[in-house]
Amino acid sequence: MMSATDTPADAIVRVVAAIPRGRVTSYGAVAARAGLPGRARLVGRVLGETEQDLPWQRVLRSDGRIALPPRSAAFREQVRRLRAEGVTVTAGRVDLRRFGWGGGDLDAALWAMPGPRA
DNA sequence: GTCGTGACGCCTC
DNA sequence: TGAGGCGCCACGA
Repeated sequence: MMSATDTPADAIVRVVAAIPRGRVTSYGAVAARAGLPGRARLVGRVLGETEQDLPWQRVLRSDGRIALPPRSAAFREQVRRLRAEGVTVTAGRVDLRRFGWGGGDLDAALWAMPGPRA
């Protein structure tokens, strides 16, 4: 997907921009989809640097928790945005089994599973 | 060239 | 569930 001219950051931006509204995914998943397996930290760095209109609030840690200090302004902003698009945020965390982006292998598997409260 | 740091992730206790 | 440890890569001092 990544042509020779663009940087890993460009690939990351494309992946994040492609996350559907009302869905969330993890840094690791974004990195993998961008062709950068294991570069989760790079994703975080890119999100913090870029000035573009990205749905960065849809990117969470692998356990579904927001990767920002609970008391930071950015944290509150992320929670506000997620709730605005229908994502339930409880104690700074999101249930990936319910809102995870079906693109990832694990996400898809969990999504297809007959949940306890399906 | 090395060290410290970070919007991460997986494993183990 | 939470905390600690180690690995990973990019960057600035």
